[in-house]
Amino acid sequence: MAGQRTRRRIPEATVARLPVYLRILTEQFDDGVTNISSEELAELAGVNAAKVRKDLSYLGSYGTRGVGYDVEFLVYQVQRELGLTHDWPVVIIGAGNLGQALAGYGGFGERGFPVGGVVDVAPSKIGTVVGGVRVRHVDELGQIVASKNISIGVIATPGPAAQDAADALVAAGVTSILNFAPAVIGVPAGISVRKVDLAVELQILSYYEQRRAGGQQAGLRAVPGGRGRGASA
Amino acid sequence: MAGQRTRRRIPEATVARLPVYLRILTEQFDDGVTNISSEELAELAGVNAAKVRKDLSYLGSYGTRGVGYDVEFLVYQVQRELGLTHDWPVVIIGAGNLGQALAGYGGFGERGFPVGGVVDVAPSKIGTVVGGVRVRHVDELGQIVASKNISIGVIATPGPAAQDAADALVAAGVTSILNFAPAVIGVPAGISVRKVDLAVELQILSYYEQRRAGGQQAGLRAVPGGRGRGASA
DNA sequence: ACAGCTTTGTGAAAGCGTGCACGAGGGCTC
DNA sequence: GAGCCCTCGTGCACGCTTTCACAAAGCTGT
Repeated sequence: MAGQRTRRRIPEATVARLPVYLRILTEQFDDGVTNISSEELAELAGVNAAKVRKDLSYLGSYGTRGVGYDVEFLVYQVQRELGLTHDWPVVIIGAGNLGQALAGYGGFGERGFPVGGVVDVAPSKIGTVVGGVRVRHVDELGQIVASKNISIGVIATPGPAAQDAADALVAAGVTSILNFAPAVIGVPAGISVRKVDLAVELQILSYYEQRRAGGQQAGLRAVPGGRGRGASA
Repeated sequence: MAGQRTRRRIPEATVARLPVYLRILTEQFDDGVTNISSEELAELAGVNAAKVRKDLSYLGSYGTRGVGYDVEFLVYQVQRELGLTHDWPVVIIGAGNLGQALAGYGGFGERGFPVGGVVDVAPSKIGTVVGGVRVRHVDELGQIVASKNISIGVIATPGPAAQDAADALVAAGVTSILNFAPAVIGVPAGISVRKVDLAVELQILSYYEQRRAGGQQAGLRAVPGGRGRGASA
């Protein structure tokens, strides 16, 4: 309990990479690895070693020069920084194809984000069970959020319903939203929103595909999320 | 057939926004809107108007000063630039929870990315039908890719199998990969990879949640993918 | 105890992306 | 047909991110 209060402001780009480091570190720990260098971690994460060191330096000076980082200790520090020392139950709004898939996908609960509720507007959906949770009406959202102390909402509605869903989540007291609907949503200041759009991702790939096929100049470098080389090999 | 050959190099950040503009423009067109200004488009996309103009300027000078952009024409131009003038069939590798959800999710085909095949390694999965497509063995990947002229592969395997899946896709001739598995994959240079990781997104939200709750200083600005205000209101 | 090897932590520079501000250019009105 | 108004297109400056390069620091072996 030393200087853990003086939180530096961690750059957004770094925050986005910490979960990746965390997963790799956890895997390494499970494999019995006790120590790791920035070089090794960088290799596994597909990034530059200097970037790893700078990213980790925002958490504090937890490495040992000449040696590397203690895996277990670093796992704990990253988890603490990301707020993963306790579960964050989520509520899913929209019980259609996507909502059912998300609720049924085990990955949520395993990683500390159990599905605390699923709501929909359609009477035909209410009462059905998806992912082990009974679907309830969206009017009960406020009560669900309050009783389970939920702060994260997941929008899995069709695009046109996304704004209404967002408004309902905000009204219910949710302060972070993960939006899977193909629509831009507006929220009051102070609410965090992240967006995942499958069609957008595919269209971005399409751009680079098309350019490769149609462009005279070869220049097929500069791949979006691409890594030169990753693990394996 | 004027100067459409001299392709400028479009910045990655712009490429990532073009699909968003495209969706909005298409919606507007369907609503009977024939003309739109950068200001209006920016409002709907939740971005700065200057950014919209700069983004669109990479496609060419397709606006009319004092008036705005012709919606229909712009839709066509953006589609052409993104390579969306024809369908891009995709092959999904992994027929588990996630793969089934993706194959069953109608959003793919609707937006020009029909599911051209689903493969898996597990004998129990082979032969089952998901999303209207019969699951085949991963050994048939090369044949599927070749016969349907597929260049985009979607990885929907568990994390540990992701690298094998990527290798199989590359060997089969796929040149773009959308990776849903929670793992960093390595690919040869020239292959495009994009990654969607639900857990990572939630953990990023967790960071900002936790900081809001634990931090003394209020500073609850600087939200990751957040917009100050969007549509509505 | 000291020399040498290794790896961290970080200053400084280069590269990108964003947003302002304004000139250029086209339509509309009278 | 001339002037006004509106909106695009873009030069420029700023801030964030990445990368390089190196000094600081710890471990090991003699």
